[in-house]
Amino acid sequence: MRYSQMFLPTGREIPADAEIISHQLMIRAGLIRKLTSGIYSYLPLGYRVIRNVERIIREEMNKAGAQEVHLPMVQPIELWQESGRSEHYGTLLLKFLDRNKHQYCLGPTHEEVITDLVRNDVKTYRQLPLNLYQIQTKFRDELRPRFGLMRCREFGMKDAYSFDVDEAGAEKSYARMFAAYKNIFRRCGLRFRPVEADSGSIGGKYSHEFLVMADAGEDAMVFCDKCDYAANLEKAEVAAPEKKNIVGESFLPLESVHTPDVRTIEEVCSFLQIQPQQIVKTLIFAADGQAIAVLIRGDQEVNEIKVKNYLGVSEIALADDDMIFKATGAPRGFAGAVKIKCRVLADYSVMNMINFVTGANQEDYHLKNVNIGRDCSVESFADLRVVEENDVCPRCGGAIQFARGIEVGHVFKLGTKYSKAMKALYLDRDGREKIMIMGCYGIGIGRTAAASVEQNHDENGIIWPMPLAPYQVIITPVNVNEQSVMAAADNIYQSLSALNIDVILDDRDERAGVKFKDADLIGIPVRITVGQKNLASGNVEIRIRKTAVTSLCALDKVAAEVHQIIKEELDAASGQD
RNA sequence: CGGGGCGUAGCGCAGCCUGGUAGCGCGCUUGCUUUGGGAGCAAGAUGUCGCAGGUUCAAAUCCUGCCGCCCCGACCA
Repeated sequence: MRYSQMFLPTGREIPADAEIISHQLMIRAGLIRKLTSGIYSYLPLGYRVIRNVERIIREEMNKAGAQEVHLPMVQPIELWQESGRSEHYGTLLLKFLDRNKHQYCLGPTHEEVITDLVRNDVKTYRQLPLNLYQIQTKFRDELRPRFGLMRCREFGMKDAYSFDVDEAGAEKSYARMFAAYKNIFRRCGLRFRPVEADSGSIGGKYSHEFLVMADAGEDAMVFCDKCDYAANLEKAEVAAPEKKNIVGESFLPLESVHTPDVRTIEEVCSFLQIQPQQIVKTLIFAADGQAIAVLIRGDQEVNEIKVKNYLGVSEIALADDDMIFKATGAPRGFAGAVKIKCRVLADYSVMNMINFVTGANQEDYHLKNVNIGRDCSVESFADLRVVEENDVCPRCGGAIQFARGIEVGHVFKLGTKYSKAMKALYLDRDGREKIMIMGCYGIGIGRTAAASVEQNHDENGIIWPMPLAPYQVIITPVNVNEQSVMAAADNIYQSLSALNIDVILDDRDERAGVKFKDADLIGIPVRITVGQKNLASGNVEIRIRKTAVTSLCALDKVAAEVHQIIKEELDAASGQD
């Protein structure tokens, strides 16, 4: 393609509303433009990158035995009522009426549609297993879209759904997708890590997220130095401590102290001259509307997701003042387990504590020397807190590290959540009706491209890994008015095109510096500079964007040389699992 | 939804406090010079100052309401 013909608006200025580097560069490099909050247009260069991601996904999905379908984006609300997610998905669902006042929604995901499709046409174990996928535009009315393609409302997604006759089959499908995902992201040139994750509102038994390592990522992860344990921060386990034998003699007498207007951990510490580790924090949660107290050591944080999963409830949030008062008889800031009027759970961090401080369930009073067993009781001890720096790996006891990542893929083992609710049944070998076992597997397309930019850039712009590059080569004739230069550039252009290489010929009548800057900004992996001086000795210059290494190459060898460079880059990225 | 910020030329911004001819840089157009890392000079074009009311002789500027966008939080595959 001739640059002068391309719709490729590049910009020097950093757009004011772009916070992270990938967002800034994708706009500056003319890949995307925002239409409105969380909704973007892909320009020609951006769309070529998207199509490259999609191509890699298609190849690996097909190789893994999945078949491509294309499901509707507009879905009748009844399907969502049937699965029970119409309520639960809440405001993320964009609902609207047609002319007959029939309610529809824009598909934020397609479990319902695919389950409906399969239940109608799959009747016997002979038709299973089945894995169907699509690449579709999804719409989720995000509370807060942000960071360009990172969190959009409208976004491209590959979603796959597997249907199996039994657990063993479902495991196999899951493992196959897991392996395919590793291949996909490796081929995209990303540094990533699969981590254990919470399955959230989609439900299911367990799941893994594929996180691309990047400081701008919205997810925090924990991983072990020694073994391959890695988990999303919200999922990361804390090993249960050993239960110490506490003898009653060490208990000091319970004491009530006047603590006027002393509420927070810091205030209690400075007022009583103690450390947070001597306090037991009592948080009151509303779990599906019921008050639940959670005890935790004063210096640590409750992980609400762990509490939610432990209780098996669908909604959890910190209680409001009203509920706190009903449970404790006191305003916020003075809760404690002694004589509290609700269920009490405790994090492991509290298990071996004695003579601790808590709120007194009475305004302006705290209790000293509280002891579980003597003064209050706990329904059970469990892992309910957020993992922290000093913790060790729950699997092997090794040291753990923290990192941030961008969630580009998520695989879920759904079990029968949807197949049961929507009656996706089949007849087994013995003629008995059984429920299909499902899995679902998503990849954010635009987010994958953005993650790549986040990982591969420098101060001059994007550095596309070869497999995602919108064009693999850019030819830069230094002076288009010099006939010999243009003729040579044209010649190389023809040779490379003949080898099926995607190449831009920068035929603009611009100064060399401008063209170099644009080539760097848009991140084309290989640049061939054609200048008068080198041409005089029959040479052109090959420059590698990533390394900035520049070498001279004879005119008649340049096509073969560049072809080889591209092949090596692609091969290096495509090691399979 | 709570808190904060912003809305002026395609992009980045000043002007607003203290009302009185709408500006700067980049980009764009034309010409001349220049030509290996975002050139120089000259001449140009481009605005419902987010929208709607109000105050005033006069509103980008003051007041009220609304809309949009961004950030933090809450929430979320």
